[in-house]
Amino acid sequence: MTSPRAAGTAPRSALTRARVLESAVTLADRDGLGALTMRSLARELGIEAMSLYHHVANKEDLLDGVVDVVAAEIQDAVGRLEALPDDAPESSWKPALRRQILAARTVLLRHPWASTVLESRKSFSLHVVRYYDSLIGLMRRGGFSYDLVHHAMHALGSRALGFSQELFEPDGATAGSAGDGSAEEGAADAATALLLQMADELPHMVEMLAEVGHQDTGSTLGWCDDQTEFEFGLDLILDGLERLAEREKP
Amino acid sequence: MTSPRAAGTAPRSALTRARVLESAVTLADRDGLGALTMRSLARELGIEAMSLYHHVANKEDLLDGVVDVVAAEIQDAVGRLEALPDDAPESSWKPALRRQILAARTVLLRHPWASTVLESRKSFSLHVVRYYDSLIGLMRRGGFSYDLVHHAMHALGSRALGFSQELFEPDGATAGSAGDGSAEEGAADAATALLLQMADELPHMVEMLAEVGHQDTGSTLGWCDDQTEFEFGLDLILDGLERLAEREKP
DNA sequence: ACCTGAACACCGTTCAAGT
DNA sequence: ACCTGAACACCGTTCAAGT
Repeated sequence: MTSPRAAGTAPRSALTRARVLESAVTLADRDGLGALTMRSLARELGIEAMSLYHHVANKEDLLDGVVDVVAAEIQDAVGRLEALPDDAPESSWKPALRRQILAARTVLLRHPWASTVLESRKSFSLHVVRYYDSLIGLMRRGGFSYDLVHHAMHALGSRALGFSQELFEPDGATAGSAGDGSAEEGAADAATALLLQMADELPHMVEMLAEVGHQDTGSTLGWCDDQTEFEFGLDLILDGLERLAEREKP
Repeated sequence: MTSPRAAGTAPRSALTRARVLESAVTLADRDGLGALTMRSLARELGIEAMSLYHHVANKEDLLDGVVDVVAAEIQDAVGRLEALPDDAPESSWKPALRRQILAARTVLLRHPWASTVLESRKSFSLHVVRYYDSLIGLMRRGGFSYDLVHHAMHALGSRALGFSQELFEPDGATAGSAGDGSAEEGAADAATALLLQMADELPHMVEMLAEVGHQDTGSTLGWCDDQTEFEFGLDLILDGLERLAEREKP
């Protein structure tokens, strides 16, 4: 009764690198990146922490693998988009690129922690590189020189993968860091209130809040629609690239 | 001989929040963000780790403060730029904005770890907000509606502060995450070599490397000039905004 | 071969105690 | 009031030992 395993059945508990990585993604989705520790992951898998090191070199390698899983999802999502017909006009690079990037974005929205991990990687996932290759391919179809393609990839930066570095994410914003650090408030409303108090010091900021913020949700900092803003920024860049590509033509 | 302190002299070792934060910045500049721990910072200051908690609520608060120090440097650098004359033409918003952002960038280049910390903050530094206010002010002088200003700030994202999220930073890149994780190589050349091996799978990527990479440093992935690429992306966005602002005019 | 338990060198932080 | 030492609950990881 040592190993209760039926003849043809694969061992239910056979730990593989793939199973470890999938479990890690599930755990991060559910409990956040901070909850993804070697010990908690082991608990999730019903094994001891040290057993993980048999399938993963160390935590860095675990995170590399986890990024690769997400990147594979991106490749998959992009692959499911309908292909451009062979006789598509040259100008179709733009909507096609846009669609691919927005498809990548839907995947990253499912894994909100992934962008942080992606940023922190020193190595790169082959799935990410393949995805980049497809973006580059689209631009080439649009007549871009490789020099322009290269600049374009840099200009897109993280937007190529579907996220942008928002530096004004006032979800749970406080202005504590400027005071003595003891103040601690969570609501965006509170942050807005604080900004409004400084109207004399931040005249333009406050006026912007008053004018733009009013429109829908009523004067709080939390009005921003991430998706809208992402697409605005993306289109700004795509429009600019289109213009540069036109200029390259003889 | 308990307290060898001269009469009018301020206690040389009087610990203040400001001194703690300055020390933290120095330490991060010298040894990197990973080396900034409560214990190492205390050692740097010649005190015990627990004494820090008298001037800083916890590590989060320390990082908030450290960001604020850097943001103050940015404000300072921007403040030293020559002001726009009152009769400057409306169009001068663009070079002025550009100059401010590039000035912010020089500060962040002095503190390479700062962007990571900036991204991770939930609270915001008042110095950052004041800096943003000056950017908004410039766009208003350029005739932007507040709606456009708002979109513009989102579109700029981290670029407003002088850095961009590069997702293809192949300084020490490896492709380890796609294999079994045991491969470990440091050089960009190695990464390039690996990509070249996959020429059939990554046709456009490899061709781009061959064509663009050749020009200066000779076919390695490390050819990218960060400053050039940052300015390319920034100008792409500024040009786009200029066009949208023109369109808003009656 | 795969998995384990104890142990090590770190973290941030609490707490009671010193001056 | 400011600072301290010991201790606690965590990390990632090494190592010798189990099967």
